[in-house]
Amino acid sequence: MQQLKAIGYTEYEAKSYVSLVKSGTVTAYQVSKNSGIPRARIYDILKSLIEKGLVLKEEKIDGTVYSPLPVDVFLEKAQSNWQKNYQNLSNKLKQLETTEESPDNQILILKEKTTIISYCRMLIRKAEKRIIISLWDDMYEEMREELEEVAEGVQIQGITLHVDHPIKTVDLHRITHFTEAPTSKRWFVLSIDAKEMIYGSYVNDCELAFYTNDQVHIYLLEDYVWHDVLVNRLVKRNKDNLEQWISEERKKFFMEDGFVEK
Amino acid sequence: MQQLKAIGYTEYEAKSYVSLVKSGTVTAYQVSKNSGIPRARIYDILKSLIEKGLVLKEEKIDGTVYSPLPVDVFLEKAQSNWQKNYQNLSNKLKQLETTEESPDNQILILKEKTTIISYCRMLIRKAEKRIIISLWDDMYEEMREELEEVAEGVQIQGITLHVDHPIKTVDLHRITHFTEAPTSKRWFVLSIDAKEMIYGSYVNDCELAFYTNDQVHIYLLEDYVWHDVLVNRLVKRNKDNLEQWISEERKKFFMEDGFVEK
DNA sequence: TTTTAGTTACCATTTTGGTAGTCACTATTT
DNA sequence: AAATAGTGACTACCAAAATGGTAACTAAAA
Repeated sequence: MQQLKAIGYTEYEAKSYVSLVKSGTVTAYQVSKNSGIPRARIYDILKSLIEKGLVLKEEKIDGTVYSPLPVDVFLEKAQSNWQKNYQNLSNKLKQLETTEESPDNQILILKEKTTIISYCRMLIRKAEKRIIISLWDDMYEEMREELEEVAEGVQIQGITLHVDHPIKTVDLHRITHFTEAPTSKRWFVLSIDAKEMIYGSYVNDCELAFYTNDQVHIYLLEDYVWHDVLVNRLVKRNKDNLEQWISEERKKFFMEDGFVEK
Repeated sequence: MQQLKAIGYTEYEAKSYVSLVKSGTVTAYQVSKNSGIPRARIYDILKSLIEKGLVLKEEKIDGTVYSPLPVDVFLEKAQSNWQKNYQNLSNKLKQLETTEESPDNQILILKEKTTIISYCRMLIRKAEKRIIISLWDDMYEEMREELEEVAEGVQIQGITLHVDHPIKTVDLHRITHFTEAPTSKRWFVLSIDAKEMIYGSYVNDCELAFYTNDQVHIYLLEDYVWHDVLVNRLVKRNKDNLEQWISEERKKFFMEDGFVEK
């Protein structure tokens, strides 16, 4: 039971509790049998679980039996523990944090899927004017909520792949042999107000991304997304007098004029 | 930083991250100095934090510097991790739980403060008719929310000590030399529909309590609370023809007649 | 020459998972 | 009736892994 280990219990403790939840009130011997924990260890493990309040002991005339803390009680306990701990942590860390101005031209390496996603979500919430994205479906779903939340006050431009109902203002990538190849490398780009940006390889792969506030990087990658959008629109359009049309489209995309803040 | 250890980081990891949050972007050497972690260990620790996405590495021409993941991003990450894990756990455990009828005449031993409190909260939420309590202030505060929530549909009787604004239907214990003595032993009682009950020594002490569904225990302890209430009311009243008055009061307290369910 | 920066190679302790073997009592098979 | 298998309870270890902690060495910069 991986989830129980994640909240601080050992493998044996997790197995014991789960076994007890399955079986109800039984003897220690039975717990050992059901859970596969060596008989010799079951008593000290149950003891530690009793100390932690996860298991209830009942001494009867004909021996001792153990019951699991009811699941709903356990969940309530776990939740309120977490809440307290989180509140504490939050307060302390926020007090400590020195709000130094982050220097320009930074490129930070982000690792670990949940870190990358959390960072993206924070940035989206911070956006004030324009967000440019290039996202595949699973990544989009991870930040759908945040995007839809800010969509009213912020222009969201860009392209999505395989996403079912993205924000109306973004383009949908046409299906090509390239986008369908399972081996093709997937990248994503998320640019916030042309000031900050996260881009990287795709979450399911090696879980690596970069944060930057460097203007050159931002320009290049925004343009990269723009070209992707452009080609896509061209294919759809397929007409003449492309040149002027492209420049108009580009202006509209980047909102280089006529954009009025709400 | 105890809170960080509680969510799975080691002491060194916690110290490193906290130090980085305090100092902002610095070299590994500085982290070691600020946090008190031996220089010889700081590199592998930062490495592990980078893998976990808590620390960002930046390699510059004149050396490598490390930044903490911004506190708000970290908190969002921690929260969403917890949420996922909790959801999983909740589903799995609820599926496993066999809803065997708990036998009568149980007396279970509850240990650990948060376990006791969580159990009390669950019982209060389950109450349908009548709750009888005998609670000191700190314990009352732990379950104030739950009590006030069910107060409309459920009769709440009993006595509280030192509680500021308890439910109107409960009595306030008079201040005596006994209630004020810091050494006096504190007990609490919580009886739900005269079917289930938790009673025990007080949370700040040895953190031991008992759950029972045994009718005898419940009768005895409910009566014990009743006597406490009664004596209290007597002192306030201090009149004659007490006998009849007591029996009337008792009836009202236990709602032995005339109680209509809502 | 002290401070900063980076690295290798250990070691001790604690936690955790896992084994062996003992004792007593009960139920069942031979 | 004796032998056997299963249940229930407990002591004493042991090995591996994780974690905290030390010594010492290099090399540049201040």
